[in-house]
Amino acid sequence: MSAYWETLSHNGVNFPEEYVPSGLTIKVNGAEAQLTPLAEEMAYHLAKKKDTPYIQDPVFTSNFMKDFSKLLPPAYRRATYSEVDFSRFFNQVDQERADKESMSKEKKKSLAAKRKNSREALKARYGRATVDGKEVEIANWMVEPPGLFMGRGQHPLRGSWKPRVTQDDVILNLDEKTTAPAGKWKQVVHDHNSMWMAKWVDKLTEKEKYVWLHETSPIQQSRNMAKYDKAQAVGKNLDRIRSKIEEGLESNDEVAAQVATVCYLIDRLGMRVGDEKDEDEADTVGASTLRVEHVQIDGPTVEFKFLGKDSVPWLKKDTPPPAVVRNLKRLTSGKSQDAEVFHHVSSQMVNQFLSSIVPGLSAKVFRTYHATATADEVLHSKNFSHAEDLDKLYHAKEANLAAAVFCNHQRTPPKTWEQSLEKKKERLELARASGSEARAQKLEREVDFYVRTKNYNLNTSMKNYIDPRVYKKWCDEVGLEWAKVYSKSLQKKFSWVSPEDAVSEPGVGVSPPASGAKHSP
DNA sequence: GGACGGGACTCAGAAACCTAAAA
DNA sequence: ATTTTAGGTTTCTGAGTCCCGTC
Repeated sequence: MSAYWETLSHNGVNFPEEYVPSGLTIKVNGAEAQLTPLAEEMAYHLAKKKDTPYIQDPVFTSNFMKDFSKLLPPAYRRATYSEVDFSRFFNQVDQERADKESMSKEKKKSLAAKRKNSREALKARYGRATVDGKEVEIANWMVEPPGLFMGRGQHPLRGSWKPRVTQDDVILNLDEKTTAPAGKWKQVVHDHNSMWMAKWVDKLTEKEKYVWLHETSPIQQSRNMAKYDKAQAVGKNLDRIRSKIEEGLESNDEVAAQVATVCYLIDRLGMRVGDEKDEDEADTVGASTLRVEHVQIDGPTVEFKFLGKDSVPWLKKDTPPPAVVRNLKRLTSGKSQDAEVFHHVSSQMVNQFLSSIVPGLSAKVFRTYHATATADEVLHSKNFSHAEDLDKLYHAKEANLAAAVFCNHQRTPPKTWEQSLEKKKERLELARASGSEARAQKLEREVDFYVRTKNYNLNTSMKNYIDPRVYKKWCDEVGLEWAKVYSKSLQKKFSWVSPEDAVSEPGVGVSPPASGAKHSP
């Protein structure tokens, strides 16, 4: 392990405001109950969710009650959610929303400006660090406020109270010469081998939470570039990697055969590797943790259906080589539905196998490589030198969509999606009726794309998977400003690609990173 | 000297926010 | 021209991956 930095100083982290109690009460089975300030804070957070589906979820509300009822007067500590009347809190939230709604435009504006100002002031203090003598931004300089735990999917802890983080929970990382900001911190360390500015342990989930530097910092910039360089190495070695996997598929060594089969799924279907998960987390799987119930073999075709990361549904059909089908058949037959298909395989073994083929290769690199390659292929599938910007832009989005589909980056469509589609269709009909052919064609494409992206989230692949150099090169080739393809913050994130195009911000460096990711030890 | 678990890092969609297009 | 709405962008923090130190 070598050092990320030689000198590091910052002003610690910003803590959220204390909750100001208003004295609101609840009724339990019709009887008045006073609330402690903390209980009131919890009830208020619950009320904030009053119009969401979360509050309809019995696990959510019963988890909430578990933490909330502990703070009630002894007589009420066994109260269930349905026995408690939160209507005063619900009304309060409604009132606040109505007040906000009825506010004059000027008032709204001035309030927004005020918020922005105070945020800027806090950012000036907490949002920057000095790393090796250079000022850089900090990403998440505000400590997470207390609230209800909003786990994804069927997380067993959803609705539980996530307690407030206080200064003595937080460990700071600073260089030896910097004096820590005033107050009592849990600890101050000088860990040159770590990138984090501060961390604490979440009291509910017991997971570590970190404060990181912004993506524009030289450290992050060089790591980001290194990630895509590593993905390119997959491409260069793909034939060799695949022949090693094919070799493994036929192996008489059971462990080797299972590892190879998992690698097939990772390579060809873009599955994540799937680490083991705890009991108190949502039940999701990846390639190595697939269960029999997730695999359906029908002759030469195999269907994979399961919940992946963030409980996003996965559904892919494949016609794999016979060796894969054979292995899958052997590993699923005679097992119960909830048994692991690859009972001998752990993610470490997969990564060990992969890095034995190409040093540094791990499972997740396949997703980066294939997403990038997919986008690249779509981009160059058509000649755009003489097209209009809008056509180029759509083509860029097509490439993005193809990568998102490969990665299975889904979203829940907005509530207004259907209604919005109708409007688009109306506009299209109108254009057709009025005989404006060009406009009709544009709208047609808009409708088509709108439908095809209904369940897909394009941002994630753009931000994390597609090598920005691919878009940069294509934009240069067809004569399109890459600022039309990337949002401001992504331009900043990817400023390592072409510093001259970068959106600059006073006081924040956008110079290219030094070639080595880390300092020498 | 392998395996294992904690810790550090990257990736993820929902929600909040903001701005540009539509009415 | 002004207000409303839509949709793109940013923020937030939860959920993964994987490495490294330890036993």
